[in-house]
Amino acid sequence: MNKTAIADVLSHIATLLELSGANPFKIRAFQSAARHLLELEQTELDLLLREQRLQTVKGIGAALAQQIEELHTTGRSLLLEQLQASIEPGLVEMLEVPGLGPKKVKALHDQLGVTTLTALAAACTEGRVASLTGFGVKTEEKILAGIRNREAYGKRHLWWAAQQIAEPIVAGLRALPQVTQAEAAGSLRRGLETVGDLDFIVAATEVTPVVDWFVTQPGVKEITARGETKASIRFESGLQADLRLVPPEQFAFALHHFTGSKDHNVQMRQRALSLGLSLSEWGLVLATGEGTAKEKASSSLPAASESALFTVLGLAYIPPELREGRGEIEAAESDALPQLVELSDLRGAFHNHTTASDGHNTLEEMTAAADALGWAYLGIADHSQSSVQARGLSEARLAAQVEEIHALNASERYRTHVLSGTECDILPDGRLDFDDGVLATLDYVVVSVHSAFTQSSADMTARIIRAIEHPRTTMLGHLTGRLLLRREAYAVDVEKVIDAAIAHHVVIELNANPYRLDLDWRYWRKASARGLLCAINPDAHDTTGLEHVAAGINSARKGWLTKNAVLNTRPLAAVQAWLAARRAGARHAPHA
DNA sequence: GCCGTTTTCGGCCCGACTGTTTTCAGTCG
Repeated sequence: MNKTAIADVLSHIATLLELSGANPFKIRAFQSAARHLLELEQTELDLLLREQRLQTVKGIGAALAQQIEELHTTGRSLLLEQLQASIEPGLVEMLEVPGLGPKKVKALHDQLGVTTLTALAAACTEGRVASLTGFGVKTEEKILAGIRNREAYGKRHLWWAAQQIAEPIVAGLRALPQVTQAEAAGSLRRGLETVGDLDFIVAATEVTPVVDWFVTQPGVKEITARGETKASIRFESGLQADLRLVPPEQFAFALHHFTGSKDHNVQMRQRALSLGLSLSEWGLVLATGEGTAKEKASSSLPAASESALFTVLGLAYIPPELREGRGEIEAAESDALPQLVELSDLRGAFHNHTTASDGHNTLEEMTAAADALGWAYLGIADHSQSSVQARGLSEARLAAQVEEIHALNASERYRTHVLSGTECDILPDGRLDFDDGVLATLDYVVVSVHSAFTQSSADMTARIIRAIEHPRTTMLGHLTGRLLLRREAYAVDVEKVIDAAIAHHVVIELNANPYRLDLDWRYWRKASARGLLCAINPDAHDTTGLEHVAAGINSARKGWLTKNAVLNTRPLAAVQAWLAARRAGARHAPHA
């Protein structure tokens, strides 16, 4: 089993342990082991297993090391099989219903014999649930609604879509006279590719008018909680949003806490403790004091901003995108945080489409839009002939497009210089979809997989590496082919592909389409440190699609990328020189 | 189950909110 499969099993064991009423800390141990496992590279895990050093990983002790080894070598887990034998599978599904936790599920199972969601819905309809101790009519209704809306309530949302909803809410909150500060927190603020729910942190002089405004936003389907410091709503789409109200002096602490991530917060609290301090969403106090965290908060050290909070803990300011518990605190301590790339650093992008293939705007419309964004260059990379479904260009149509691009550039109608490229299919055997002579007429060549997704990992990896080795290849498009929330990545050994790209000075794209964000940010830090060059490409199919580079910037920042690590932060002349060097066959193209 | 210069046992975040209760358990984040 690979690390992802093992982590899945550990998480599943944690869930089953919950249902069996196990020690909550034991459950947490399995959950955290799964998380820590995912943060390792597969090669690292293999090495640790070979050298029997698994226990050096934080959160993995003797028992979990044994568990992981068992899964790795046999693909099975005795513990999992024992748990599965004693727990009805339907109970796991019941846990996903909002309001139902392990205790309530166990009560429903033990007292009503309910083992499936269907049976649970029936029991609710018949009023058998409301008669149980600890349950009532409202709980019964809530369970029924939860089952009915299970799909909508459970799903995650694209960062891009969530941001569209959150932005006007933050603006609206800030405009309220009672509000002094307002910010969206959570995974949205961290720029994660998908978002589970929205969190708004607000400092206000008065509570009621703010809550009233919040719960009457357009699209609100129900108010799921409403108290003195917190309100929760659910939108028609199933997306949930939480509002948290705090006094101004607590704002920085609450914002930091609810921005997370969980792992980052755990490490921050550990750091505070090592300095004799206790950090919570309420404040930062001496660790020795008596009383609850909230009582102690009145004696909190002040922090007017998150920056101040980090300063008190002896850390440089950590941008939200880096707060994933992946080494950012150590880096902040030694002042070794990267100067992250910013949206304003981008000078253009390489992978965009026009009506010549499957885009919705013409070459000229796309160029005008890039000009409006202030881009120095716009790369056009329409599909190649094999992508029939996307009206891929024949060699003749590509030649005509190149002429059209030259003419447009010569006209000087736009400040944006258009670069001529192609998104050339990587054929199933790894050959490219155009002859070398055709590719030689272009400024650059993006190569991408659009067919035969079901190849084995070995075949797909060899196929992509063959394309990378082609002397005309400039960059690799959407490496894994994943579509977030829609389609899994095809099987491919990402690390081998990265190795090949570095060896052949091929750029790997960070496809900024909100559904793709491919290559995933989790790979970039190490890959970039080893010399991989990134291009943030919107893969725009219309003029508004160019703006998706903002989502790509999020992922690049999460991947610790600096301006230097991203090709399209360079000015036009530098990019042209870089591309010319590649075309000249210089295998040692100028690197950052 | 994990962890440790507060160290091999005892803690592991804990407060808000709901819905059920009649003082609190369960869920959630």
